[in-house]
Amino acid sequence: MDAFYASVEQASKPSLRGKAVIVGGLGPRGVVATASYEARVLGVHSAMPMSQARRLAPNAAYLVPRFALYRSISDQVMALLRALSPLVEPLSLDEAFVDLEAGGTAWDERSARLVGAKLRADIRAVTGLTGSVGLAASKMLAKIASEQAKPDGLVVIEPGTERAMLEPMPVRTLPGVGPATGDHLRRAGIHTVGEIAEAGEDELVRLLGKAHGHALYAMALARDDRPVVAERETKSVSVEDTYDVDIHDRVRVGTEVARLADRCVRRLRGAGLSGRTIVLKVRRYDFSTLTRSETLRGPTDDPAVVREAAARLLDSVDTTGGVRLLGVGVSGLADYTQEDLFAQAAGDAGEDTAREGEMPEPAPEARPEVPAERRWPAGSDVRHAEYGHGWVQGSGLGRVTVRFETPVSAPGRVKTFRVDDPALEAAEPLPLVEGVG
DNA sequence: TCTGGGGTCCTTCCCCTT
DNA sequence: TCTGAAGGGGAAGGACCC
Repeated sequence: MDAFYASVEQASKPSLRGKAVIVGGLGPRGVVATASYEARVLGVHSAMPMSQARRLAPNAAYLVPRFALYRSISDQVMALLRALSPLVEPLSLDEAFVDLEAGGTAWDERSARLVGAKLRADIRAVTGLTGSVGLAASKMLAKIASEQAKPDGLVVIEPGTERAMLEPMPVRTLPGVGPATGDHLRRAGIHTVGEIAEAGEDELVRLLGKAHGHALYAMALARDDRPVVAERETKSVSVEDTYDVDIHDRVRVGTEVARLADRCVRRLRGAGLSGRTIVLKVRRYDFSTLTRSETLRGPTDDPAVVREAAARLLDSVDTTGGVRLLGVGVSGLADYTQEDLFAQAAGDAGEDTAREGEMPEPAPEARPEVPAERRWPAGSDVRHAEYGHGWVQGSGLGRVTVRFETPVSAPGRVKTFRVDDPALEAAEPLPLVEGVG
């Protein structure tokens, strides 16, 4: 999908179509998740600090991501892909590999082109959004083709033309070559994919290590026989928070770690999983990041056990100077829980003490003093008793500004209300396309 | 200026066992 | 009995991806 989050927001908010839209964290330490193509023209791109984006595009619309909405649209697109083949490998909410041959839907260039064109039309009809298709003989090449196809296009890499096409491309084109590897190669005088092939396998292994060296050399020769894998098991579950200001108070650090442990366990249980290794992540005031981990005798999904392990790990970390991020994760996953012996003993003595300490899901609306920006996040849907459906354009200082429009209406008018106006309430997103969703 | 959140995979080091 | 090699698991960090 093209500029997925931003495109969804533009589809759901007519007044933003054709405008620079930037989706991401809006706090002082937020970064850009997705920028619309109109914003990219101004130099804004993913992973850029939000403060920098605001300097480059002061008049853009800044919105908080709405993952539940993006997931529901992603589900619609993935269903279209699964109709083409049982072998669909999602990479994220907005990207997937499909093995068309395994689905029997395409066997040569002509049939593949037809399938790709129909898929793009179907995506448009079902979601109202544009998607791009890359068709090639391997995952690596299909990925490169789809990058070239964006936005709103279809690119085929014909068998036999692969190496000639790759040769002049910069090394960063290859998946797996990021800033560090790119630098490494540049220092060795390697700038293009062709130069990777020329350097030879031994030299690459020497430069980048065994796994990376072999893999990169193969890719430079357009060799990639990795299969499309439909079902991939989750290997870890983690949650983390970056704080608007560094936390110095050691007690507060401890309570935050406990909260994160509870949130992590909630996710773990939601997925029907348990795990053996507890990981604590700490990013300090100077952005240095360290992890500490502990492996238990058996897998657990007990919040008290995870909390205690995380607290023990925190004991070994020096947090003087302050922390900007804390995280708790669980890996070594199993899809069952082996009852922890200590918890069992405690349970025999005093009726499941371990489970009792579990924190309930917090209810943010229940707290009266939540700031306006939290109560009415920018971009979220609302309903007004008199004016109907709209979305929050901004809030603060006791006021919330709403634009009244729907995915299928003309661009709407703006009105401002008091944050506690009883006629105003949060609403579910509306379907992007009439009669679908 | 100032760097998210949720993942995966790889490398290196260390310790323990065989 | 001593020594060393080999291998596995765990811990920590780094690179990369969307």
